[in-house]
Amino acid sequence: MKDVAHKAGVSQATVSLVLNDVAGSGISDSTQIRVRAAASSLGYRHNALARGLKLQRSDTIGFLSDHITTTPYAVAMVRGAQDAARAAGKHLLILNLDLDGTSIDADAADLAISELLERRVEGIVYAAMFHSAVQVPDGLGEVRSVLLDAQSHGAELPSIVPDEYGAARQAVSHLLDAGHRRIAHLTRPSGPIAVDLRERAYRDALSEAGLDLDDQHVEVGVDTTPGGFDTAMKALTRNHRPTALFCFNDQMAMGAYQAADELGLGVPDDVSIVGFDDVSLIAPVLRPQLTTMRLPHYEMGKLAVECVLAPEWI
Amino acid sequence: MKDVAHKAGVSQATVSLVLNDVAGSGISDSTQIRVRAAASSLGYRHNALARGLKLQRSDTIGFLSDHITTTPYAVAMVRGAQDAARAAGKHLLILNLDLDGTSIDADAADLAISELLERRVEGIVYAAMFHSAVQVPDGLGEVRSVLLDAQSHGAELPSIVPDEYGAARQAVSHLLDAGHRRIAHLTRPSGPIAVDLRERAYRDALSEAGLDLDDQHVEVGVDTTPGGFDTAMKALTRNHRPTALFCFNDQMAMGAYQAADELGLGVPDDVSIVGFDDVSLIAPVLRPQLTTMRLPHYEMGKLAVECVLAPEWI
DNA sequence: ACGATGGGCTAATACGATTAAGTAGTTATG
DNA sequence: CATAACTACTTAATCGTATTAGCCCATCGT
Repeated sequence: MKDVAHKAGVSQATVSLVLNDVAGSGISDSTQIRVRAAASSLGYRHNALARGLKLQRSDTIGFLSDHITTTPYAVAMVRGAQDAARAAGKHLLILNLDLDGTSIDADAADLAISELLERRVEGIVYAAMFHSAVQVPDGLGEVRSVLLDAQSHGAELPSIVPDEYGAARQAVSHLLDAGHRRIAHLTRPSGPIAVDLRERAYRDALSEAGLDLDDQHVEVGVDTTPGGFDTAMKALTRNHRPTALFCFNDQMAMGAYQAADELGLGVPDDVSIVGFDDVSLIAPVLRPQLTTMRLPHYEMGKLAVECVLAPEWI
Repeated sequence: MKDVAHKAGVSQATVSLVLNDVAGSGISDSTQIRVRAAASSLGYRHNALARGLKLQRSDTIGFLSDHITTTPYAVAMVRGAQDAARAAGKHLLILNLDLDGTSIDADAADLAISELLERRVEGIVYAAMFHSAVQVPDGLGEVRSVLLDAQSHGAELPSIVPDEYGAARQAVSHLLDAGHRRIAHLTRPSGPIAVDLRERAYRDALSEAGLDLDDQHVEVGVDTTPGGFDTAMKALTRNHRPTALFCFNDQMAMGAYQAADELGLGVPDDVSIVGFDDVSLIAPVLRPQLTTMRLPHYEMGKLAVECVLAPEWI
């Protein structure tokens, strides 16, 4: 800026006023033109570090995620967050906690948060795999923070979560409306809270429909395609074979398709299958197309950042 | 730092020397302890903005990607880049160019690069979908930059690309070694340079094996699962049905599985199928498991950052 | 003719750190 | 005993910017 000022024959202050379009600073048009010409001929660029130091504002938001990044829908959350940040003229500094696949310890989280705070991020979005109890690292208290797809223990932090229960009920209702009376649930062991919420929704929907729960089966396995295959095999070879399978996710649903095929059962003629998550590589391309529940991950990511940036913060 | 200094009864400079562990600064142990105690009791954190300004160093690397982010392997590249950055004590500032799905124009790229340069990134990794001609934005010349999965026109910038040709030859050789003599190639229209490279590798491999190319067919379609289904149907219903299909990617290969199933053909008894990209949601979970070529995207991302940070830059 | 007004610009300062150079006070050296 | 050398600090300059108070000069009103 000093160089630009020198070249344009004005003071550095004037350059600042011109290049920032400061309203009411009364710089004449001719000077403005001279300054801008000098700036562009010298290839001047603002220095965000200096500006940030002076203005006490980094225009940056931290986005911290645990191993959620490996899941197919994490990308959607990040994109939502990025879009919201950009709309507000901010940038996202994304940190993953499971960088080389090692498990996450509290220290890693604290360290990552420290790094974000040192960069004076204006807020932190902490996207954690939605387990029942999230231990909220201390550092988050030092800056506006929201939890994404997670909930803090005592609700100390605002958190954005999908309506797992509602979505699951909708899925099961869909099957009930289609006339199914024996619906199995293929799921995985507890851990992510979604597991319990979806199973509860399944049970509630069935019992509200007046069905005898003893006749309905929950098969627990691994939440992958091969896991779905195995659990579907188990479910479909029971007496009183279910006519519909409600799967924990699309991967399991894909395995269920394979199991049905193996058993010579047609989908949806012999067995209906409903998935979860709307994984784009799976749901729309299975034959026949898989019915699935999409959770609004993009919107959640967006909302998280909007919440962090909301003017009426707490 | 001033506050810490005051509390510890020393000068601000001393605080800096202590907290940065400056070698040979000869601060007594007792003073060090006093300073650290004061710092932690006040909850002091370094200010990366101020430090960056003073040191002319942002410890940040820009990662710019065009719509590549939506592809399944982009995540791997980002993770590789992030791991390499972290290993060097740097952070990654990730910017996507197709934020809301709108197409990318040169302006968007220039703008994004400007933003990175204003933040004084120490280098830029430009990950572009590998089309034949990448127009390298001017701004990249102002800082260490490398292209990832892309090549500049006149090789003005270092670029990291996978060995598409070699990988494809390996895939086809695999089929030839297994005894196949009629191998079809399911691919997509030109655009990404990988399309042409893989097709050339396919032709070269076949002709070097002494096969008459007239008997071999390239089916062009859409590079998705349904697209793979359609093109596989075409290929598998020709006279002289091919005994093997070499697919442009795993999505198409999945479609080919479906087509084979529809036609009552067994995989791999009646037709062998080879995919590309090793998409984790597809390749390992198809039944039977899909043979596929993994390109080293993680390693490429890592290498890109290491290259940007290499001490012996150009 | 002269104070008032206001347009157009500058000087000075602060943001929070790093670091070269300097300064007491103490100990070693010739 | 004077000087050199070392220890343990401090002073002050600097990084690039934003911003406020103030300055100079031309014009205006009376």
